[in-house]
This record gives sequence, C-alpha cells and structure tokens, in this order.
Amino acid sequence: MQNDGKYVPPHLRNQAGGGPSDSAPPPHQGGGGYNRGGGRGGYDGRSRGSYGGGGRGYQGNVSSRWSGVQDDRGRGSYGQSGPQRNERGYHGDMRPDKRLERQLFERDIQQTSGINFDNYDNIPVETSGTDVPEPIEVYSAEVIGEDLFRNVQLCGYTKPTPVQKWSIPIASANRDLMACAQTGSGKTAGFLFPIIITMLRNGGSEPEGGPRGRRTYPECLVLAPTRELASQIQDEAQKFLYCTGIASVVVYGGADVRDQLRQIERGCDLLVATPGRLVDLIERGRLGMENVKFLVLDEADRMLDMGFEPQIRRIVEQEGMPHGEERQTMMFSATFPTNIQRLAGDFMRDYIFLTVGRVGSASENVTQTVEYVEQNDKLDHLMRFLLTIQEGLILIFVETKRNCDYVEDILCERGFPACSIHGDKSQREREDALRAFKTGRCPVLVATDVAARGLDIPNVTQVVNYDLPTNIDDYVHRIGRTGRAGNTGAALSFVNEKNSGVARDLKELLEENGQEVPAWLYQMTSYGGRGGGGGGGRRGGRGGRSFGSRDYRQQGGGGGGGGYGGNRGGGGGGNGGERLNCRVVATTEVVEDTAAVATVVEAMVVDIKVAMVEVGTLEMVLGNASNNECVVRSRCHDVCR
DNA sequence: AAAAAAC
Repeated sequence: MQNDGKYVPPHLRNQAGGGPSDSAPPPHQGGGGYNRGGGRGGYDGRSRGSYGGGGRGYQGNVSSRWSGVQDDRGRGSYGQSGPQRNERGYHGDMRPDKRLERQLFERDIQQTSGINFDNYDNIPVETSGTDVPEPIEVYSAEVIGEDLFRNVQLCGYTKPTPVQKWSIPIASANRDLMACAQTGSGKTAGFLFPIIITMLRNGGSEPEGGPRGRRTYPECLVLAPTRELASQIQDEAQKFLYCTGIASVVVYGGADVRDQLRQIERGCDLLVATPGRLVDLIERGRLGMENVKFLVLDEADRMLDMGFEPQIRRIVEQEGMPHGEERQTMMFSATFPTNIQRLAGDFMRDYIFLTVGRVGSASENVTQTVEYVEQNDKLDHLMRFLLTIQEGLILIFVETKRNCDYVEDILCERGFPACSIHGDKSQREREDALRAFKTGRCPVLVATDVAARGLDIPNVTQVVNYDLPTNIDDYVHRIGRTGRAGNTGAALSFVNEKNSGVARDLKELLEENGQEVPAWLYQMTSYGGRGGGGGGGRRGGRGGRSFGSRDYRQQGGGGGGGGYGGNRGGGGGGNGGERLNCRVVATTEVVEDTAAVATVVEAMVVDIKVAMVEVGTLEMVLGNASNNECVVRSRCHDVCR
C-alpha cells in the first residue's frame, strides 16, 4: 500500500471525492503525475464539460496527457514525505461532490439575496501608495479564473464589492496591502480571491530545502484574533476552494487537537488559525512556516495590539517564515490606529493602503443613540428597552465575563430568551450560544468583546453597549455587528461618568457620522476629561474622517521642526529616517501598549534627542543611540510600574 | 482594568 506507510483510519478512506482511486494512489506515475484526487483530468478546468461524470479517471499517464497545457507545474520533487499532492501540487479534492456542494452553498443563496448591490456603487474608496493597479469591475472567468468564477457563481455573487474591486488586482500584482474595511464589505473574499488566483496560477511547491519531520507546510496563513472568526473564515474559504484542489484547514484552541492534527496531516495548503494553537502546533513540530507565501492578518489592529503582538512577531519573524519578496502580506481591519500602522510596517514591503466605506456607511445604516444611565439602573433600563424591540437579533456587549454571566442570568430569570458568549466558556458552549443566536432560537446574546470583531451574523438589528468599551475603535467594531448588507441597524449605548475616558472620542464619532449628540455628552467632554492633571492630549490620528482610517504615511513627512507632541505620525515620516534597533527600558508617557512606546521612541530617534510627548508633560531623554540602543529614562512611573 | 489566545 502506498500513502507513505501512513495509517489512514477506516472512516477516512475513500472519503470526499477520493473515490476508489484515492485510497492508494501511486505516488509517482509517469514523470510525476500528482493525481491524488484522481478523478478528473484537466488541469485548468478547460475540459470541464461533463462535470460529475463519475470521475473520468486519467489514471494512466497524466503528465503526458496534459503536457501541452501545463508544464511548469511539476517543479520541485513531491512525494518524498507528507501526503500526496494532486496535479496542481496541492492537497485538496478536485472532484465535484454534489452533496458537499449543497452543504457549502445552499444556505448562501438565501443570505446574499438580501444585499442591496446598488448601494455598492456609492461606496467611497481611497487608495495610497506607489503604482496602485486599476480596479476590476466584473467577475469573469478571464479575470479571476474559471474555477474561482464557478464558485463565485455558486455563492450567488454577481459583482465584486468595492474592497474586492481593488484588493484583487492589487494583491494579484503581488503587492502588500493594508486595508480598512468593515465586516459585511466582502473583505474575506477580498483577500482570499487573489490568493487563490495566484496559488492556482503557480501551483503548489515544497518548502525550500524540502520538508522536515512530520511537518506540514501551508502556503497561505490567515491569522484571526478569535476562534469564532477563524471558523467563519474557514467556512468562506471552503466555498471558494471547492473543487480547486487547494486544501484549507482551521486550527484554534478549545477544540480537539488530535482532530486538527489529522486534518493537517492529510494536507494543508491554506491554514486559518488563532495564534495560540498555531504556536502550539509549531512547537510540536507539526506545522512549519517555511513555505508561507501569503500571510493575512484579519482584524489586524487587534492582532498587533499588546496582547497579541509578541505571538504574532514570533510566528512571523522567528519560525522561518519567508520575508521580503518571498512573501506577500495583507492586513485587514475596520479600524487602523496610527500606532498600529507603524507597527504593521515591520511586516510589509511598500504596501498599498486601501480604505473602503461600508455598504451604506455606518452613518447611513446604523442609527447610534446614547443614553445617560447610572450603573445601578442599567439592568432595569435594559429590560425596559428590550420590551420595545419586536423583532431581529439583539447583541448586548458588557465589559467583563462575570457581568456577562450575570446579565444573562437575570434576563433569563425575567423571561427574556438570552444566552451568552465569553472567553471563559468552553468552546462547545461558545459555539452553541452563537448558533442559538444566529438561528433566532435565542434572539438575545450577551457578549464580551470576544464577539466584537469580524463576526458576520445576519439579522442583528440592535446592538446594545450595556457597558461602553474603553476604546473608541472597539466601539466602531461593535456597532459593525449590525446594519449589515443593506439592512438598517441600531446601536444604543449606556453612558455614565465611568465612561468619561471615551466620551470625547464618542462625541466626535457621533458628529462625524451625523448622529445626534445629547447635551449632557457635550458637557462631559467640555472639561478635558478626567485623569492626569490638565491632561487631555488626544491620542491617535483619526483626524476628521468619516470612515475608516487614513494612511499614516500621508500625514506629512514630519514637516520642519515638528516632531513632538501632537503629530506622532509626522515624526518618522514613514520611510524617512534611519531605523535603529531600540530597546525601551522605561518610559513615563501614558502609553497603552508596547506599540505606543515603540512609536514614541521611533519618533525620537529620527528627530530629536529630548522630546516632550503629547500626553501629559513628562520628560523623556534619549541616550546612547549610537550604540543602537535607545534608553528612555524618566523620573516618575505612575503608569509603568 | 478587561478581554482574547494553548495545554
């Protein structure tokens, strides 16, 4: 028997499109025919006339049969170890499977029919960067390839969304991309399509130097900050990859690792993952990053924040992942704070920045209201409000896991059909809750920020910020769970003195979105907020934008003498100054994360030796820069204990 | 100060 001696459990033999030929395909036939999926001939789909014809098996000499069609596919030497590759050099199935097809696509047809595609044409789009390719206008086999086009049709997509119009030609031109786009804008397809197109064009290959151990080497890695989001991306990927021969696998924590290992071992060309489990599997020697040619960070601003950044850095910089021209990197998020953009630059090469408005921007589609509610009145207020909502799904955000359980309990007790989701629940409970919510069996979901980002749940008509987030970007993500795809949505936020920290940003956002701002909110913001005496430097660089963020590289290359205070973006001026390898010893600035420290330090290295930083009036002294080491000293340590 | 992410 073949299969490199690996044991294949009975229930996996002859599976999904494997057909009889799958259980034991000879690893090499003729001069290298890779026909694990064995069934169909035809590399490029041109021969697809009779689909589903029961697998016309060109078992014989595949390579000579099609040698005229495709000749550079067989590069590298496959099959020394690891699972079989198919004729495209990948590990997925290429044979149609009607049952799988129904399973993948049928639900979609109902969903997409609600989208108001006419709105798409009014979406504002901005790009910056060098040599930005022209957008595409339509989907056709010529533009996106026959296989992908077929799947796009099965999905019911009639034309590209704005982000797709731009991201497809940009990424197809092998350019790195940083994109601001909301959930519901079609961003998953926006990054997966060009990757799939390129992968099919080039064919699969072994990592440089050949495989080692039992490792599997995905060519594409998509990282996401929550398990549910990873799972959602995988669901999309499987639709787009149907019959392409590219195999995708998702791995995340809280789920059976043996199951995931089994799937990886069967072959994994495109991997969707959360960082923790990925690192785990790398440590176990079961996944290798050496062959990653496409890297995607979804919800990139979260992936690069303080909690995640070290893991991301490790995965991207310390596990042998190719860099520079060898790898293409894309980052997507609805919000892109300046400091995160700077950090992101470490992983990108001459990237293009793309900003796309929402399908019916937040201002048009989501009505945002704020109410002043004292802490103790929140529950009563919530329940009274819920009684006024007659239909649609209601998503309630709270600050803590504990409160999440509590609010759920009380609501259930009072007869509201509520369930809840947060990170202390088992994965099973999380999935069950989400499913109950999605299906409407349980139309009220109480959630922590685990549900704030990226989740695409149709029919959420109402978001309630029971507790306001501390960060305005999180607010933007949260309200993005509603008002999706042409439907209208509403967001209600409970605000009180506890929220004075975000009050100002909230007020500005409401103004930008043309929403009503109550008088008490103006009042809350008119005294410079709480905290550090006389403080109140506004952080971040979302200057008067009506949607998304702006490419920080455009914020003026540090014009004469500036360089401190207000305009952090100006300091480095992007590619301007020399970058030093800095180590921060201590800082007194009121920073929220390491990214902010790095930002400050970078600005200082480029510009000046002594800087006054925008938040507060703390002194920072730069020393020993010549030694490639930057030491930031300070006197008071009120924040960085 | 909290949340998320591995066992």
